[in-house]
Amino acid sequence: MAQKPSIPKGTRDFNATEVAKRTYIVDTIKNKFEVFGFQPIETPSFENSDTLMGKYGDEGDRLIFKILNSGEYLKKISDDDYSSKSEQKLTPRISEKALRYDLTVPFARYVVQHQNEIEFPFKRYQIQPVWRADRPQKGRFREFYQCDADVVGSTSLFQEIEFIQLYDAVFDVLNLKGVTIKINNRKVLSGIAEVIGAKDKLIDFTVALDKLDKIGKEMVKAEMLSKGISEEGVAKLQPLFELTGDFGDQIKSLKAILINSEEGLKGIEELEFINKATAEFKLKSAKLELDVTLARGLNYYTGAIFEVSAPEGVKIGSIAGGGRYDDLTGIFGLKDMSGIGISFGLDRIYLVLEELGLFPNTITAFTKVLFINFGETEAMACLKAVTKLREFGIKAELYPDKAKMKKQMNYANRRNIPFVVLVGGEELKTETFTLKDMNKGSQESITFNELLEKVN
RNA sequence: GUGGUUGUAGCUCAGUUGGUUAGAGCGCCUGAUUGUGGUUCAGGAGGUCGUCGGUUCGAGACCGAUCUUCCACCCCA
Repeated sequence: MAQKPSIPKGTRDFNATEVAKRTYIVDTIKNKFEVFGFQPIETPSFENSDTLMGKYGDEGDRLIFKILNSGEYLKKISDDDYSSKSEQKLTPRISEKALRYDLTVPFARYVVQHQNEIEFPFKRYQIQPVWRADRPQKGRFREFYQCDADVVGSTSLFQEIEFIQLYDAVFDVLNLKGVTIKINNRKVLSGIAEVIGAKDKLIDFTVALDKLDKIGKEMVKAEMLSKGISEEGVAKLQPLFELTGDFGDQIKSLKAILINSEEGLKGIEELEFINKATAEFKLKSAKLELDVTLARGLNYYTGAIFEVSAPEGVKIGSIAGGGRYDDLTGIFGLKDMSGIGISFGLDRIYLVLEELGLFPNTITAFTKVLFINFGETEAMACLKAVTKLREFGIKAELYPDKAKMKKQMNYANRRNIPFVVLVGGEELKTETFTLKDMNKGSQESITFNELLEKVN
């Protein structure tokens, strides 16, 4: 035990079954991305630190894995810096590279760097691991995959509508019914903050509001007050806590609250348009829901904000997210380039499908037929048949050693191989194959063509 | 980063106020059955009790540190 090797906290090994299941999800997402017209790109797993640092807020900077410089990096440090014991001073001197924290910022960097080779609007998708020095919990890892699709260079609201359809299409194919696509709009939040006289406290205001369903309205109010939002302001929020009804009803109430905020009304208008269009196209199995408390990723979202939550009863935060960011590339010097993107959380979708038993059995079916090894002559004949079966794309293998029958049968049984073929002296003579169906326990003597048909 | 929690055989877990040689079920290996697995029966192997250090005549049990697990906060896929 003690000497056994291990892997770092928050990382995982994947066995064959797990890989098959993950591939199934990724392939589904990838297929839909391509059907919707997105093109794949990949970026390095690590970037220059200054590309990443400062893009995710202080909290984000803390969670970025830094890579130590190579060589005699300590010798270059002044004694002052060295003895300061200040991470802020020291870190940039000993680490100039960092593991990517998400796929959006590297994508923004990519767009700016390759702006002259790209046709806009540029639709790209990217499926790669990201790393966060977070403390792991269920569904939270330090290495995990994001599956992102983004469009830059178009402000059209049709993108929002298409992304809603894309979410719906992916979860429909995965047979994950009843997911809720929550939508909100930064402009609405900003408008509300304006109305209650807390425009400068937008982030504090939204972070508190975001916790509404978790800690209740009294706690939310208390948190807002503690962040310096006035009593009158908080009082004005009362109708917000009592929003009821469907999308349209909530829009009506919000309009009343936001009557004096130009920005807020703009946000409402956008939400109305998206809702109307989505209703017209009809979603296959997802529900679109307005959620004014939704406030994730506010560091860069400027318009629509999306979050997809698992069907009711599955306790695992969000399984996908996204939103519009009007000026993401601005930080890298390319102005007026609006973008919108969504991200699927592969690892969380996996946990949800697992919990609901939604993985098809077929995806974990590996070897279809195993040939028992009776010795060199028999094995040679078997290998010939195996080779032919493989030419037909059938997953077939020969047990490599002349082991005891029991051992070979056991091997097939444990690996869930559905068919076993026995070729001994008798079969060699008559050029037949004894095919055993491991599920039924029955067996029959057949020709190669019959074998091919049975196991195909 | 803050607070809490977990770690004993491959797996799931017992193990009394600190006391000889640490247990069970399942799994695994061998045989009954040398051309038949998943059922049955008989036998067998496997643990420096997460790691390091401390207290004690004596530690799986107590203390400290560290790693790991899970949870809450923060934040988030």
